[in-house]
Amino acid sequence: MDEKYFAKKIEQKWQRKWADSGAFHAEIDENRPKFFQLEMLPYPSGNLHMGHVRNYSAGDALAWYKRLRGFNVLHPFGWDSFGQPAEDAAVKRGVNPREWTEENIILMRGQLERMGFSYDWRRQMAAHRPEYYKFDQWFFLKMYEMGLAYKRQTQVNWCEHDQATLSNEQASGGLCWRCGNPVTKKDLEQWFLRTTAYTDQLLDDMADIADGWPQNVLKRQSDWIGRSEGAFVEFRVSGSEFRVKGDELSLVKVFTTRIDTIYGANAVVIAPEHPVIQAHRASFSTHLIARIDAIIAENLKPKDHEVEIEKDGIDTGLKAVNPFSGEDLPVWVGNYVMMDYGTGAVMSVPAHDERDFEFAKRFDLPIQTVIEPQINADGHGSDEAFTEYGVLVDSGEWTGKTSDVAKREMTAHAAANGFGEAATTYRLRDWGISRQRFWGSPIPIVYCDKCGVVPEKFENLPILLPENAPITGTGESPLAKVPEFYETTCPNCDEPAKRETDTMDTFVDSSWYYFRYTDAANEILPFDPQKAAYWTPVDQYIGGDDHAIMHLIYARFWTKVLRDLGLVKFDEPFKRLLTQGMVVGETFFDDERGKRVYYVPGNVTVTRDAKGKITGVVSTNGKPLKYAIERMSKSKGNGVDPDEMVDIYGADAARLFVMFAAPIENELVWNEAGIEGAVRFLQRVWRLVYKWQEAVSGKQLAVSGQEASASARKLRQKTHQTIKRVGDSFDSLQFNTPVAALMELSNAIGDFGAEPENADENYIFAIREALTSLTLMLTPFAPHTAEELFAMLVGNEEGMLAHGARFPEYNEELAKTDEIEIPVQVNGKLRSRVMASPETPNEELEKMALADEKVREYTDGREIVKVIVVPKRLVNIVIKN
RNA sequence: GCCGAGGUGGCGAAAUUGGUAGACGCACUAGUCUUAGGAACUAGCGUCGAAAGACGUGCGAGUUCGAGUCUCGCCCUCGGCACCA
Repeated sequence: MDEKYFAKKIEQKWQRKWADSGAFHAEIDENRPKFFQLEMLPYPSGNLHMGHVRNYSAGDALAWYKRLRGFNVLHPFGWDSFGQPAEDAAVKRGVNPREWTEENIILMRGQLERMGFSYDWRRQMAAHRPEYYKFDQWFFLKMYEMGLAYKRQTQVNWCEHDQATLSNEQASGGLCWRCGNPVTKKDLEQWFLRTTAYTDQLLDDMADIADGWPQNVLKRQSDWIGRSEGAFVEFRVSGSEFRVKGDELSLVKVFTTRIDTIYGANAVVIAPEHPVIQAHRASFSTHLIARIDAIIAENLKPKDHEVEIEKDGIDTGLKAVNPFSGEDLPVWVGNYVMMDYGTGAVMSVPAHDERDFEFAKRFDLPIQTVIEPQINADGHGSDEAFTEYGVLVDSGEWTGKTSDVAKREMTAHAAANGFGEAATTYRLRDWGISRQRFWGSPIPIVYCDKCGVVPEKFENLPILLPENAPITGTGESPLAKVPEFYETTCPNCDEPAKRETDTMDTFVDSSWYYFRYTDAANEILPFDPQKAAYWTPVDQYIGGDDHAIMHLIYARFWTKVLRDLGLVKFDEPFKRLLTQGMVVGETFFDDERGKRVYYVPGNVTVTRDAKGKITGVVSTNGKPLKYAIERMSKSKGNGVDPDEMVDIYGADAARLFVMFAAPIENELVWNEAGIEGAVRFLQRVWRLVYKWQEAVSGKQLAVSGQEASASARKLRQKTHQTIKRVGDSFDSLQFNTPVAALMELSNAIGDFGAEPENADENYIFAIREALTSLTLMLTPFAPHTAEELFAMLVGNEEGMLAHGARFPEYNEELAKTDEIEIPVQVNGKLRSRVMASPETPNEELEKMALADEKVREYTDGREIVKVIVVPKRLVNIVIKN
C-alpha cells in the first residue's frame, strides 16, 4: 500500500477490475429483492457536464447503497440520441448525424467510465439505433390499432427559428422550449397520440405515487392536466335577420364552472374563430369582418407574458337567449376567449369574473350583481369582481340559495330542459408527435391512392431511416426528398404508394426506454413482459425538474398504454422520483456590441461588501464586468469539464464533493475550492487505514465489551451512531448529511489518538470496526477509494461485492452513550450543563440541576415556580422574578 | 395576477421535527514542523464586549416553561403557470 493517496492509480485499477468481472451486471434472481435505479437518460452532445455528474453521482450512490443492503440492483444507462442537435451539426458542419451521434456516445461513455459509475453497460440502449426505434414504430402501430394514434389537420405550434413543430408542452409560455424564440401557428396535417383518453387516470393515479414524488411535481402535473368541472349551457341565437338553417349553428354552447352566476350574464362572448362567425359571415358588414380578422391576427402574434394583454372585442349584432332568464344577450367576439379550450364560447358575467369585468368596463357593458358574500359584508364595490362563492340574488327561483346548492340544482334544471348538462373540461391536449425532421423514428404509415391511410405491417418493421438525406434545417421533412425512402408499395394492395415522411417527437423514445433495459436485446418485442415483471416498476428515478411536466406525463401515459396492451400489470412507472437541482456557475461577461463576451472566473477580481454581497467585478485589464449565476455550459464560459476534475482531483473526490456541497434538490453554485476539502477527507481516511492496516488486518480478536477501555467504547458508540445516521440519510434520499457524518467519524477515529503499537486488543477491535464501517459507508460516494481501502483491511483483491460485503449492521446497544450532557435552563435561558447517564430518573436530574453552582446563582433567593424535566433532553427551571 | 419553494455566520449548509442554534466543510487568522509549500498538524473563527455577560435564525406580533421549528400579519428572493371560462 502506498503511504500517499493516488486517486488516478486506484481509480483506473478498480474500473478495470469492475469491467473485467462484470461486477455490475444484473441478472434476474427471484431469491433476492430487486431494486431498479434509474437516472434520466442524456442527449449525447459529446460532453458530460457537471449537471450530469450530479445526477449520476446521486443515482450511483443509491445503487451502491442498495447493493450493499443485499438488493439485486439494476442500474442501466442509455442515450436519448434522436433529436435536434445532430441535425444542427449536419446543417452547420455537414457531418452525418448517425456518425456524429455514435462518436459522441463513445466520447461520453468514456467520460462516464472515468467517473466510475456502476452501470450494466450490456443493457445500454440508444434511441437512434434501428433495434430500438423499431419498437417506437411497433408501439405506434399498436396505438393505431387501439385508436390512440390518429391524424388530423391542425394548427400547430411552430418555431420559425428551429423550423419545427412543437407540442403544447414544448411551446408553453409561447416560447420554444429549445431555443426560446417565440412560437407561431401553422396549419398542418399531424399525427397525434390520444393522451386525453387517460386524463382522469393521469390525474387520479397520482394518489398512488403521492408518497414517492415531490409535491411540486405532482402539483404542476395536475395544473397542467387542468381538470375543471362545470356545465355546458346552450344559448339560442335569435334575431330574425340573422337566422340560419341548421340547429347547431343557431346555438352557442358555453362552458362555465359558475352556472350559479348565469343571471348576471350580460353577453355571450365567443372566440374569433368560432363556427358561428363562419355561419353568419355573409351577413356581417365588411367592417365587422375586418375587426374579427384583426383580432385573429393579433392573437397569432407571439405574446410577451410580462405585459398584460388588453381586452379587445366587438359586438357581432347577433343576439342569444339566456335560457334561464329568457333575456336577449348580445353576442360579442372577444380576444380573451380561446377556441381550443372548452367550447370556444363563454357567458360573460362581469360582476363575478375578473376577465369579464375588465371586458365589460372596456366596452361599457352592464354589470349585474347576482352573488353576495354569505356573511354580510357589503365590502365589494364596483371596482372589482366578486369571484367567491356566496348567496344568489336576483336569480329567479334560485334567489337566496348558496352557490354550491344553486350550481347543482341549476345544472340539473338545464339538463332536464335540454339546454345543458354537467361537463368536465381539461387543459391537457392530445400529444402531437409529428415532426418534419430527419433525425427521428419514421412514422410507419403508408398512403395509398386506393386504400388511403394504411398502417405498415409489423413484419416490415423497422422502417429504416435512409443513410443520407438532404438536411437543410428548414421546411418539410428531409425524408420527403428521398424517393428511395418514401416510394413503397401499399401493405394492403401491393400497388405503389407513398410513405409518411414525418418522424416522431423524441419524447416518444424517452417514454418507454426504461422498460427496454429489462430486455435490451429482444428482437421480437419491445421487452419480454416476464422480465419486465421482475424489474419494473422503477424503484427510484432521478433527474432534473425541468422534466416535471413533459417527459414525466408522457412516460406515465405510455405506461398506462402498456398496461392496456397487457405488457405490464401496474399503472405508474416510477415509484419514487427525486428531482435534483441545477448546477450553475458564476458567469462574468461584458455586454459590449450587444454580444456577450465571457470571462473565466480566475481572470476576474470580485469585490464584496461587508455582508458578502458582490458589489463589483473587474477583469484583469480593469474593465468592469457584469455578474450572473447561470446554468453551466461551455458557451457561457462558466463550464467545468468533468474530465479535468478527474484529472486534477480524481473521480471520487469530484463525486463526493458534488454530493456533499448542497442538498440534492437545491441549486448548486459550482465552487472549485470546495472540492479540495473532499480530497483532504479522502486522504485523511487513507492515512488512517494506512496507519492501522497492519495492526487490524487478518487478526482474530476477542472482544469483551465490559473490560474495554473508555476510548474503545466511545469509538464503538460513534461508529454505530454513524451507521444509523448514514443509513437513515440514504433511506430519506439525503446525500450531503451522510458525508458530514462520515467526516465526523473519521475525525473521531483520529481524535482518540492511540497508536497501533500500544493499543490493546479491544481498542484494535473498535478501530477495525470503525475503519471497516467507514470504508463500506464511503463506497456509495467514493467507490474506487473504498474498494481499495476495503481490500487493504480485509486482505482481498476481488472487490467488495464478490466478497459479499454488506452495509455495516447497526447495533442500538453499542450506540448508546453512557453519559450525556443535559443543558439546564433558567426561565428558558441556558445557564449550565450537567453530565448524567441517559437513564437518570427525572427527580434525580431535577436535583442535580438545582444543586448546580451556576444555576444557584440565578435561583438562590427566588421562588421556584416549577421545574420541567425532559428525559435525556434538558431541565428548565422556572422562577419568579 | 395565480400557484409553489425558500429567507440561519464571509460562503455551502446542519439542527434528533417544540428542547444546548451554527454539526460538517469552504474561506480566513495565529502557531508548530519544514530548505520550501498551494502539504500535514494544533488552536481560533455568529455579533458586541477586556471580561462577566448581552444580543442573535428576513420584519412585527402571538401561543408556550421553552420557538429556526407552531399561529397570524407583513417584507424580500427564486422557480412554475399565464386571459383555462
